[in-house]
Amino acid sequence: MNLDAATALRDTGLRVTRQRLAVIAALAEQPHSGADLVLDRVRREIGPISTQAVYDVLNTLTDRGLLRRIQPTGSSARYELRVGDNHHHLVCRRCGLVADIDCAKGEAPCLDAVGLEVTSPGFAVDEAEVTYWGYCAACADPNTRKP
Amino acid sequence: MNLDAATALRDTGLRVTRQRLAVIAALAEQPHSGADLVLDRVRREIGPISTQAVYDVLNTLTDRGLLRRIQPTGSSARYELRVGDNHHHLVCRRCGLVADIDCAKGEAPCLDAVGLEVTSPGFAVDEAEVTYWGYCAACADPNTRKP
DNA sequence: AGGTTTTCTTGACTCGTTCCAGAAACGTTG
DNA sequence: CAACGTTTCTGGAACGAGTCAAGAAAACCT
Repeated sequence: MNLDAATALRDTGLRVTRQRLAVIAALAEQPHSGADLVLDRVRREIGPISTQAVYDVLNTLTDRGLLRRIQPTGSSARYELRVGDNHHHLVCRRCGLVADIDCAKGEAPCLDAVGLEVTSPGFAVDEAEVTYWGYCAACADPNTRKP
Repeated sequence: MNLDAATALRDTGLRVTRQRLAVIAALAEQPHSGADLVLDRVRREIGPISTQAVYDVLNTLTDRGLLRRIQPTGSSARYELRVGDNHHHLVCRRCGLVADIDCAKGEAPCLDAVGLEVTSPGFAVDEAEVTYWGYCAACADPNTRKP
């Protein structure tokens, strides 16, 4: 796993550092983590690291396409290892839980941007992001609820 | 327009205040405004108002379903008058411009949540949000670019 | 190894948003 | 229409996420 991450970094023209590997490892273990959670895990793994280092890594890797950033309304940014597939997200309105969901239509469905040119001439669309909102099992059930 | 807004407020069990009407008016004039822009417009319309009042109004109206909040990654929250239709958003990666776009599929297309139960048992989905990412005409053209 | 460039640390700082307590405005009821 | 109970607004402080800047440290290239 570490080897893969290292070569992925190198392929992207980035240097391989313990910090970056640790961030990637953290996200591999716990996808959809926010920056704070990543920070915790990384510290547990490689000891002291600055907040900025983690933010920098997250931003850099996101820019280079190794990570994907998702930011559901109301919660802070979450990250996940980009697998290049076409999956979307299921977000709980109450607890903020994020779950992956395969694209219902199979192949990049919502990119059928019919009428785009009409509505907004010149707008060059390169990605469609779909977020399903609702309540997870725990939050839907009044008995299981945790604040 | 003001009458409609007033009755809408009353129907929702909310009191009718100048501040709320002004916020609604501001969003009618300029959809997809952020809190700061709304604040500006409201002040121009009814004079001094506190930041909190506007935030409170935005939050309350959003909770009651009179407004819709959208929060594209990287920019602050935007609001729009809920029209109850099924439209989505086109967001410029560079300047943050938000444009409306009618749903390509016509009727609540992305709610075909095939396989939801399998992936996340018990997850009760009630809305699908689609965001198209790309570059607006101005930002796509190197000559027109503004920072 | 030696030099360069990238990356990490430290700490201050901005920005969007919320919290709090008290004052004011709204709608209702006598 | 006056008095009351709620809801809403004011003002100021506070918070969290994220960014900026300058120097130290580490990684790659030769």
